[in-house]
Amino acid sequence: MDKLNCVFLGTPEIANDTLEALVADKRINVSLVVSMPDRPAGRGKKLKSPDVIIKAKELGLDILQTENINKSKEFLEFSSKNDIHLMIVFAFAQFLKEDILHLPKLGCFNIHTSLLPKYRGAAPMQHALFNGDKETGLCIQKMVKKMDAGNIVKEKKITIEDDDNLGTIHDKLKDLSPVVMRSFLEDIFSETVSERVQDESKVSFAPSISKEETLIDFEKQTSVEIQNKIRGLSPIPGAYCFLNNKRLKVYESELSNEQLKPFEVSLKFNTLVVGAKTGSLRFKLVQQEGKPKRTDYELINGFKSNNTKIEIHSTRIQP
RNA sequence: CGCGGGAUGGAGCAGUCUGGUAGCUCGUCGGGCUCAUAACCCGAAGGUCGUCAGUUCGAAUCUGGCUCCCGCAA
Repeated sequence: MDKLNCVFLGTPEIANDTLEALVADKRINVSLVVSMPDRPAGRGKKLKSPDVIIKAKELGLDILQTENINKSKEFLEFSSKNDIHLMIVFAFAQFLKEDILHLPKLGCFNIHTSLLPKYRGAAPMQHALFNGDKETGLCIQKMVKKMDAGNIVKEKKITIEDDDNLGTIHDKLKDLSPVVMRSFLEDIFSETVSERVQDESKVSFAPSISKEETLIDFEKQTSVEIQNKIRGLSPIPGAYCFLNNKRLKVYESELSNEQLKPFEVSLKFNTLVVGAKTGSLRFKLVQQEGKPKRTDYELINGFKSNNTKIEIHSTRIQP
């Protein structure tokens, strides 16, 4: 039996397990892995490969790194010389033009980290947490020109617990992705793929997060909104505010009963509690510029030493 | 060579500019108190100040190299 030729497109680490699941399937030949080019990253601006490329090299797969697959001569050459039966796209960060979507005989399928039609776009996990949702999940959709609007061929829900954050949801969906992928492959090989049209009246969008959106605004946001923002941004990139004019990232928080005005700080019980538009919340795990992450308790101990007052703001105060 | 912060008893920090007895808030241990909300009082143990070299009568502190941690930016 001939193997199914499959092209995989993805960039960050979350896609790795799905790629491995495809490679592990004996009926499939992953003929090419496409990803973004190496980029300068981290301190010292050293060039870093996308995680998927690192994984693909480990697995001994052919790779292609391009800024824009639609204009890539290498990909054009590849697709003219090779039969592509299936394309799997997971967190690729590039749009595919229609001629590419029509290339594979079975279609292009995208793994999306929300329950479509909810949260189409680049940051679905973050927005589910921002909105305090109780569940999210993973979808495989048959890609069409319109972003994330294709028919759903596979769906799996997970519940969001109160103590879940972006990191834990990311991990749960990462673990789930190869399971869903294998299930979808069985459908393909048994020719039982069923498509469900997305309900356009329930569409919502999850655009990528801007820098400004990671700022905590104690005047405009309630304690619940801030709590959800912190959850949706932890551990990367982290929601932030300013403590004594230095950036303070907040990775874990919990709602408090204390009655405080916006920005007002309470240090009872060696906890750091800050007032919001309504309500207040405790910052449990924080990080100052140049410092490792630590608990509010440890942060406060240091301030007792140099006898400085703790002030929280949403902007840097110009001297 | 992108910009910047940091390494000091078990934890978090001050002290470094202006070199001269190792300090603060905790934790731990021992004793007291028995309800104090930045949870009480007294006492004790615990540190070759990241590392290597240099300057000096004398270095946590000044100079240079190295290692590790982190924020920005991308």
